[in-house]
Amino acid sequence: MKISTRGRYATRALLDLALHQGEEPVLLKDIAQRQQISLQYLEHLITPLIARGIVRSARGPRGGVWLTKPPEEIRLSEVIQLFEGSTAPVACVDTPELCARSEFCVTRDVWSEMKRAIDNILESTTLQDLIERRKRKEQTKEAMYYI
Amino acid sequence: MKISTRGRYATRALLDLALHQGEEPVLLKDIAQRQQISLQYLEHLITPLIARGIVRSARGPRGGVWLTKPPEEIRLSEVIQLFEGSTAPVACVDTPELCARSEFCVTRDVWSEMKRAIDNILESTTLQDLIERRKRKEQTKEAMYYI
DNA sequence: ACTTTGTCGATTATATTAGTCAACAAGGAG
DNA sequence: CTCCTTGTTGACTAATATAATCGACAAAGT
Repeated sequence: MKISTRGRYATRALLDLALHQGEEPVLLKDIAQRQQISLQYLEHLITPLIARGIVRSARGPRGGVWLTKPPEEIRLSEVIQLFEGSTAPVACVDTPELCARSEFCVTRDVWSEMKRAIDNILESTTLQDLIERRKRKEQTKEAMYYI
Repeated sequence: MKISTRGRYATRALLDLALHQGEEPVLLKDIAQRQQISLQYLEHLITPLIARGIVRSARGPRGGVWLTKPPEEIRLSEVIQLFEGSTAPVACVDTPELCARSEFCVTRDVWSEMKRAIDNILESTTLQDLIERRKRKEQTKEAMYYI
């Protein structure tokens, strides 16, 4: 039941991008450094995000990457789907034909419930939500210095 | 986000065992055949179940396996934990020390939510629940022949 | 031209998982 | 007491997926 490094890194990279967006594009190098992901690995994560239209990029000096839409329109479900494929814990959840038993298989029902629960969370969480939670945590952190 | 074959087969094998329990122990051979799992593979799934005390076994003629407790006391969470380990999608959910960021990491919060949602389902589902769902489906199946 | 920055395909290393083989242990039946 | 049945165990192999790096390339600005 693990989520792959790709999916986790991509999510973190996107959040980092969202947090550091401004007038200028953000350098992959900087994201890589802040998130402690090797630049070369990060490059391979950016490509699908560009293909999917979540991110755009420019080469050369003053190049970099940026989000194509506001963070509140980027759901985690979209990101995870892109890097992990379906969240179904078992293939037969998406493709019942794979197994002759599926119509009356009750374990399959449980795996389906799991998928639904996971998707629910991912669909209802946007990059903007993460940004806000992050800010809230930072305030707590600062407040703690006064104690 | 896949669940391994071990976990799925073990769940199915247990359900099969629960469904075919009677006076006599159930033969691994029979479970293997009904569930279309190779006997040799199933043997390796039974061992942890015995070690965990969910199943008991006897060798020789009239040997076989049986459940040590009633199906309503066997939660899927116990089974999945046994074969898959934690349902945490990322290790830092269980072991925050793994990552210096974890205290203020908001993506980690999402993975934690996922774990909670998954565990919720697995903890609230027992073998007995599966048996009942199964019966209900079989009735539907039979009813459909009359239409 | 030269430097910066992103793009892409190939390759390697490693780990995990699924699955099989083969030798063994214990218990019942004749 | 020997044979057959059934479960037990560990070693091994094969396949697959994943993480990660290398190196050549393309485009854009100065």
